[in-house]
Amino acid sequence: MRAEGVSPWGTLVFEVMSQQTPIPRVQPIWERWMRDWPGPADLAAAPTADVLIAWDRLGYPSRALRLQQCAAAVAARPGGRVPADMDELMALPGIGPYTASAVSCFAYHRRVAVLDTNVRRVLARTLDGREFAPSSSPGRRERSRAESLLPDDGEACADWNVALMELGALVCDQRAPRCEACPLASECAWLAAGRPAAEVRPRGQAWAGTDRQARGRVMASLRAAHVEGRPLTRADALSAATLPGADPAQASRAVDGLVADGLAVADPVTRDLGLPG
DNA sequence: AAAACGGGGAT
DNA sequence: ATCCCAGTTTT
Repeated sequence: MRAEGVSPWGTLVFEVMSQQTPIPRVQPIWERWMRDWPGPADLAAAPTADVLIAWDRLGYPSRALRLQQCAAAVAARPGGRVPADMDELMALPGIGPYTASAVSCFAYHRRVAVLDTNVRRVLARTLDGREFAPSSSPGRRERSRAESLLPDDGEACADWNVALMELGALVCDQRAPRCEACPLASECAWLAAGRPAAEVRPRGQAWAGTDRQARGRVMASLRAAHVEGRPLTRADALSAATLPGADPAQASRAVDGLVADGLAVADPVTRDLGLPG
């Protein structure tokens, strides 16, 4: 979390959860998570099934798996402490450039730019006069420019990064920017240019009918079966994975994929499915 | 460079 | 009923 009194590990957990999920949905899960598993060693020692159930529907259950792997990696470090350096952070499972920079800055007040999609959009609009950042991930140019804007003091950097992230999330909205409420309106190149629309709109992912939806249905059944203390038969798993009007091969692909990803385990004899121990 | 990977909320 | 959102890993 980006607040006082939160441990570096708590910050890391919060930022991992926030990777694809809005803060309001993350907050209650994070509170309970940190109560149950305050430190990396606690999470590393927990049954993976409990971790996946606590993760609930935050999205992409493989991220919960990696977070537990990350906990083990951190617990194995000297003092069991979260590293402060970008390179050491990025070497941890599930930690990429975004989370590494967020932890480095928010937990350790390192002078690092935190470039999430909201910040990239704010900079693209105010400085480049473009509606969106170039669609790919931030490159050298973007990062060095963002760094050149940072305050000198590390603590001020944390405030700066949080401010830009919030501005992008709440005011400089992707679809409906509230320029009338924007503190940067008078200096914004995009607003000055009349808010020109980008040639290519970023295309969202399809959801209905995808393998991801089928996998999500199976995960929901696995969680329910686990809390009821029963296994899930393969037939029931396939049934859960069968979407209306879908390719018949999709269900088995979804179930087998979950097993391959370590999100489900299959009994070698009965083929019953369960969450990993 | 591109695809795979959930699930909810706004419109 | 549609559209939209995000960072990490794998291919």
